[in-house]
Amino acid sequence: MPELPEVETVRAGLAPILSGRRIGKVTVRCEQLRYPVPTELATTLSGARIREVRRRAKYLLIHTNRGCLIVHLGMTGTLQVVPQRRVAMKHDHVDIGIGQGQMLRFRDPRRFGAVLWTEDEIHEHPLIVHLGPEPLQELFTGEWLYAKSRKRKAAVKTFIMDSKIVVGVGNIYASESLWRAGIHPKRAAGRISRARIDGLVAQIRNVLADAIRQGGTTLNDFQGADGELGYFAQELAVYGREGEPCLKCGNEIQRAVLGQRSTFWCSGCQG
DNA sequence: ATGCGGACCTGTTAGC
DNA sequence: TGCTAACAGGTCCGCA
Repeated sequence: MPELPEVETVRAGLAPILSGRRIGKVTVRCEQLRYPVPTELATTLSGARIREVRRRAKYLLIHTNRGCLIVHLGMTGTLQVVPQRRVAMKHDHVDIGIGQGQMLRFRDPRRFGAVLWTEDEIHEHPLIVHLGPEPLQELFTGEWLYAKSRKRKAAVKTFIMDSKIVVGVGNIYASESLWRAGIHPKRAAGRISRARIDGLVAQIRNVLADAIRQGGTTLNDFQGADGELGYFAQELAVYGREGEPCLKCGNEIQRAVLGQRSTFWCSGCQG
């Protein structure tokens, strides 16, 4: 589920619930995630007080008075507030009691996600320290993307999915933003004009902001049983539309595999 | 430094 | 209906 907009929606939904809660019983059923869940997590976390829930790239950062819980949803992860008594299903890997008869439950069938812990400054964490700018913040500018792209031969779609360049542009929104900007996904990043790079930055921003707005409405009951409900309801212009007409020019949407990922574009308006 | 392919996992869907 | 193959929203690592 998680591209950046959904991670942000999850963060926004969890923040008001979790803030100020004291962590109770912690159960780790499966520690074999993307990285091993720290063995001492249950002991360390239990009794801590949650301060705030933040996000960096697609990492959810649950700050407490003892350190920071880092959660990544990978491809199939969910993080939901559920009743403490709810029976654990297959793939419910970590439960974190939060009082008031509730717990925070991490579920991830494919186990590409991660649950980690740090007591150091979060921005110095090895998974975070080398990340590029947030796409919705001011550091992500045409100037930055243009400078980074010069002399790069990589396809622009691969380039904008590189987390050292900009974070949070996943496979769906990479295709979508390039369609909005009218740029062919296979175009060498270094050969795109400054004006078009500016346009691309604007469209990456727009598509993510639009999706967050939609996620906010379609996922606002994500704490309930149907946490995944509605994600696909949003309008995607090219992703998953191979062979269908372009919404702008009517030409056929194309599909190819680029960097091992499905890539979609319009044969008419993306050069 | 850059760019590419492989790796990590399981579930769902398409096709024979 | 049943088996198999292809595919899935992420991202780190190692090699050329």
